Amino acid sequence: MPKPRRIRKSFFDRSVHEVAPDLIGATFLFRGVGGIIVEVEAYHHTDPAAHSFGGETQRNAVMFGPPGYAYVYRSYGIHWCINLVCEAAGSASAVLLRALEPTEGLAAMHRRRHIADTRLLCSGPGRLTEALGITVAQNGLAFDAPPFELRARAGDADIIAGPRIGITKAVDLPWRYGLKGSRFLSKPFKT
DNA sequence: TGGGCGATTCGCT
DNA sequence: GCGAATCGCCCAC
Repeated sequence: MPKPRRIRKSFFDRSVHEVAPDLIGATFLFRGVGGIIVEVEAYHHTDPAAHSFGGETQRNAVMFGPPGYAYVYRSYGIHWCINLVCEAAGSASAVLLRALEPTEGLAAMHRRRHIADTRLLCSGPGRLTEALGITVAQNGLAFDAPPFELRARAGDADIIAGPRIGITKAVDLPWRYGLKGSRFLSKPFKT
């Protein structure tokens, strides 16, 4: 098993369609709490479902900045969702973190989520941010430095793709990526 | 296993 | 004012 190495900013210097599947199996921690990324979605600036599609606004400004930073937004007035900005400054593309397999800081996550079932701790974008304690306060922070920690996948991973979830535009694009067979996906992939 | 619904805030038209 | 990159809970099958 190769030694996992830290992900640096240059990792995000590529198309979301390369970065997104490469993040599956990587380890994502916030203040030492988190786990293995098992599900993400790619959003591209030419994509009607992307927040950046309609141009830069105050809310999505981080998406238009350099890659390797966190774009956090409020979803449905209730949840926080976290994205990793990709490609180059101005390209306004990002990867949405949708699910983790919890491995670090289980007690803290259970406390924040008030549930006993570990499988449901981080299996969804809103659940994940609640378990880790991520809010808009982290909007614009870099991923290659504390309080974040990102470690690359150590070996190979069996990755599957499918349509994204919870959107109404460009619903057929297969830009959702997941770790095949994981129990921690927000929803199963159709085979 | 899957669909319907209410909660609740904010950006944008 | 509208609708959203969601969740949890209920119900039917």
